[in-house]
Amino acid sequence: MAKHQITIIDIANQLGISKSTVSRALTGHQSVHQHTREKVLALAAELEYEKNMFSISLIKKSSKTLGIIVPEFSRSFFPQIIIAAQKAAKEAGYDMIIAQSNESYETELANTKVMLAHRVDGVLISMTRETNNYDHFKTFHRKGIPIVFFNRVCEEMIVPKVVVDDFDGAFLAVEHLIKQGKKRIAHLSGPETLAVSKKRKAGYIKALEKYGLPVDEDLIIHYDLSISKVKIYINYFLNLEKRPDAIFAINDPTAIELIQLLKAADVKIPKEIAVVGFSNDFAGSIIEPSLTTVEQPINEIGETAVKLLLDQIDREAKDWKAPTIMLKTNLIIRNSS
Amino acid sequence: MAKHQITIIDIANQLGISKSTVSRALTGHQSVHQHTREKVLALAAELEYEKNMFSISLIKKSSKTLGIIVPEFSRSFFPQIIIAAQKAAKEAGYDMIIAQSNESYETELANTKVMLAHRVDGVLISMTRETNNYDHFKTFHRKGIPIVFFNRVCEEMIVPKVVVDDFDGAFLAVEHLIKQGKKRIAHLSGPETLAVSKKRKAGYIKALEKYGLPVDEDLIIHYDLSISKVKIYINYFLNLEKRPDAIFAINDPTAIELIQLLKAADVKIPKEIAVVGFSNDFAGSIIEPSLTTVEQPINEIGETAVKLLLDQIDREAKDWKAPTIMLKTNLIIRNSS
DNA sequence: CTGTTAGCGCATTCAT
DNA sequence: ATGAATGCGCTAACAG
Repeated sequence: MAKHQITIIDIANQLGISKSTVSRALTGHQSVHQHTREKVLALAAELEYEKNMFSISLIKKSSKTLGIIVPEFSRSFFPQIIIAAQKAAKEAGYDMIIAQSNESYETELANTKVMLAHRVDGVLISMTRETNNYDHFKTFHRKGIPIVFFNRVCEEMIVPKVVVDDFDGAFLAVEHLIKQGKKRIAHLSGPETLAVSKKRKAGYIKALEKYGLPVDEDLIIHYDLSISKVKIYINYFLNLEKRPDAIFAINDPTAIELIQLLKAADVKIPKEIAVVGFSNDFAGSIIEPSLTTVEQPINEIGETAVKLLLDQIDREAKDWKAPTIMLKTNLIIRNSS
Repeated sequence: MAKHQITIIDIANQLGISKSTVSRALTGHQSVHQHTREKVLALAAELEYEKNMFSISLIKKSSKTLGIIVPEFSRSFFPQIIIAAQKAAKEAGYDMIIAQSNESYETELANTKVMLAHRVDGVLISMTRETNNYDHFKTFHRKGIPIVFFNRVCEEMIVPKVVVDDFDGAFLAVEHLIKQGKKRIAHLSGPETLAVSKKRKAGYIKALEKYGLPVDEDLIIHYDLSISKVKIYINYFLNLEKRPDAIFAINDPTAIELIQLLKAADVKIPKEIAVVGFSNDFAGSIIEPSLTTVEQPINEIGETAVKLLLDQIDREAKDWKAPTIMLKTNLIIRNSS
């Protein structure tokens, strides 16, 4: 249905001047008579003129928009990161296109197409838990579109990344459990393909070793992060001959599910089994007992990622840098430990 | 930095044919020799050609993208609606630009500019709690860009809307409290400007009246939905000469905050004071006691809103329809009542 | 300071 | 079945 949209030609005609002058007045060019400029601006406002970014993007070969692809955004901290990133982008004059992959590789693939079609100037990416083929990301690289990974990063690609110190965060969490007197600390980890899984697991092991506790492979479980499967593993833990006395979960959704299942099984938290999560989701402060967790600097992640992306966009292809920024975490001790 | 992006001219040159033919082959035109088409498609794939939607949008005067503006999306059901809407849009061949207003009128205003600049073919809108000037929405109308309101709708504009039956949902919630034997049911409502506030309050009053309970203005509080202020009102309720024995909250975030504050004040829920919310947020199932609430058909809201929007886009401006679709709610009884 | 011209990438009309 | 020419709305290089 869409009506005729006002163009600079409409303004030029009504004012009896050329469209070039209108264009210059609108873009704030120097060489335009004050009087002319005012008339143009006034009429543009009156007609509710809005520039057509398609033609501008076509000329400039830059859309002044960034893309962000997150694995999901209904229950996690990703919305917060998006908000922070969007704010930072806007301050630099960029809009942002948001896409969520629903933890599906296929959807992630489709999302990269959307970014390509919209000719974004750069993309922020956090992978799905399924992703282990990276061709679609490399396409960006081949086309000279900078990307920055955050949180769920692709280890094998040499591009800028923003992560939190997963190793250290996990270490502190487990050290805390040990200092609470826990001796058999289990770890419910994520897919071995995800870097965060490896890093957090390494921190977990390091803490055990530092305090002379045995690393018992029976107490380390990897799962695909489908919350509904947590039940399987909690049953496994509870049926072990020697039950664990604490569980360090890969993330808060997992930890929250653990707490609910332990309560349902009448296991006392933290007395019989303590629980610690990772990421400080809102629900962790709500649940009872409240969840001890490792807090990530959400806003800083979003801001830093955008900053790295803009750096790449402004830089010549020759002198690309691929720094990995590691942000500090912070242990929040609550009642589950 | 962006490299040269592949265009149909690159393909045409490499194949020694005209760009028109390439264009036709790519768009699946009839009149292209099978042999030619195959060669074009093969080379396009090899070069990772991606069509430039800017030039297409420029010609077609349609961006094949929809916009969605939500008041916030970190702790509510809006992310779910967005996901549902995005899915429905995609099935119809539309991409979607997401914007969140952070409950700020100013940001909402800026978001409408973004939509205008991106020349979206239509916009889904849920207003901020602050919005009481609607000029920015009317701009869409003036430009012939269809809009559909959902959840937080603008009552004074005659456009399609998708809402839930707030009146009925509130009525059922309060009726439930009454049947639990509650006699002094308070209502912590939202801003009087929001339609949902009015509707839910009306349902609340209707239920009281139906069961012959007095409507006590002292027990009805309007607040601006800033969660931090809930504390003020709970203190007010607790210090009343005759305390309420139940509170019906305008939404789940409010109800969840209420539960936490009541627990902190050592008030027994639901025995001394029962609590009921509205919207069935995830945290309501986590908190203890779990929250009785009114569930909204989230996916259906998103899908219906997109459907109404596409209807308007396909229709001639002459025969616009402005239906208000009212979806049914469902009372979920848990332990807080 | 302002008008004219060209061209961004593509779909489309008109030729052939 | 294919090529050439035109134009979407705008900016920028070139004239004046």
